Amino acid sequence: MDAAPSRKQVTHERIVATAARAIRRGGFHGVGVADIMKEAGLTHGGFYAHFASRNALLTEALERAGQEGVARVAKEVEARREQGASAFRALVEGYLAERHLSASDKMCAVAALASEIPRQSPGVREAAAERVRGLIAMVAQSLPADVPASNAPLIASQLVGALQLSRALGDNAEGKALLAATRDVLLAQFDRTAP
Amino acid sequence: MDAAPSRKQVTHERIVATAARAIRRGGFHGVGVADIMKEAGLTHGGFYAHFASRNALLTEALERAGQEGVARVAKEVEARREQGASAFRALVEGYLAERHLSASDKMCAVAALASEIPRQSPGVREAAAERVRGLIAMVAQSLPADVPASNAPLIASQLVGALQLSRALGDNAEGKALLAATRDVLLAQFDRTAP
DNA sequence: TGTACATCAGTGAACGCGCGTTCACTGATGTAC
DNA sequence: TGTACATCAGTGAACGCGCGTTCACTGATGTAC
Repeated sequence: MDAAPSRKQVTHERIVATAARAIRRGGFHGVGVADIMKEAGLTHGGFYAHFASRNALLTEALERAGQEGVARVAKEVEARREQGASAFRALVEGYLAERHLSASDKMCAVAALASEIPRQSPGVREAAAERVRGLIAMVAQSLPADVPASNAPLIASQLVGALQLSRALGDNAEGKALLAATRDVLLAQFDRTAP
Repeated sequence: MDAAPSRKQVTHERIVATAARAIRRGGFHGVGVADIMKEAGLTHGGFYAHFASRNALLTEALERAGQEGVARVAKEVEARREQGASAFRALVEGYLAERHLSASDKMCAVAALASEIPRQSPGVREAAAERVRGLIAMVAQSLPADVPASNAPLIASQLVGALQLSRALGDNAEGKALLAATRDVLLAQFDRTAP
């Protein structure tokens, strides 16, 4: 953790980072121990020197995926703010950007995994709950001044739901249309600034 | 299909109905061929006389789950309408009822499975897309007269997202609070009728 | 109506493969003197 | 600075189990005469 991470820590981090991407791409079930180790440039035998079980990795990976997703959204938001967008518009357009239809492995872990959460172990579920709270808080901070904070859970639900429904329709014209429609209506409802 | 279904058809239906519940409870990966056959009162050997593959069952099961979910929601909506609720209020309160936090195997297939859809086979994905369209249409039909139909995708997203975020938090006070908060805000936004 | 045979739905054992987990070993890194 | 030894990270083979799939067989249902 400190200035000089050991070689083992470096490897550990690489495995977790790989898994954080893998679970968003393939879901909790779509990811095998051997696959991840291979993708991290290792053999699967060493896995249990780093994690007590596959499930322990999943827990760490979800926490990591949550952090990465937040960082990524924050980056998209910032880019839009620099171009003069309001905080709220930047969040909505950043979160519901068209390219996120397919790039789920780099984006919000909640949207990528939501319906699988209730079936996971307590450790994973707690990490997921924390991520949901974080998402709602993020929305609350971005709301226009004239919108009460009580709207944050609803809007967070909408962001996650819209991304999921669009992905369910597919990375095609229909999915893109749904994404654009929800984005536009949401902005029209809460944002008075120019696009 | 006709007046006199054969014995095999009856069994087939029973397997599909069992699987339709099982996938909403355990996800696409949480359900094994042997489990379902056992739950349907059969042995797993007979499975391939009914389905070409596990995936073929999943496709049929998702279609069935979609129909059942719609029927179930419609039933809840009707009960509320009979008590004088507006169509929109009945839909929102019916869909986001507290007891749906845990009873996912009887409710909306989209909410139960959304984040797994993009990883499924084309057959399953098409069935899922049809279900998403149906959900949006259902919302559109229930909107108050003064709300434009263009709001339907947004509201459908919100319903699905709110149920998923609440379930991710868990069937506890926190999950229930999120569900209630989103429900109330959504009604306050679009429904002018008395509760 | 009854008997003989064909068809059919479902059984249960078995196969093969993938995956989580274990473990003896190896090569590299670091420490003691 | 160099050598000898201990520690440690990662390797690769193997095990055991679960699960999708196959198949020979059985008991029941239906049909022909």
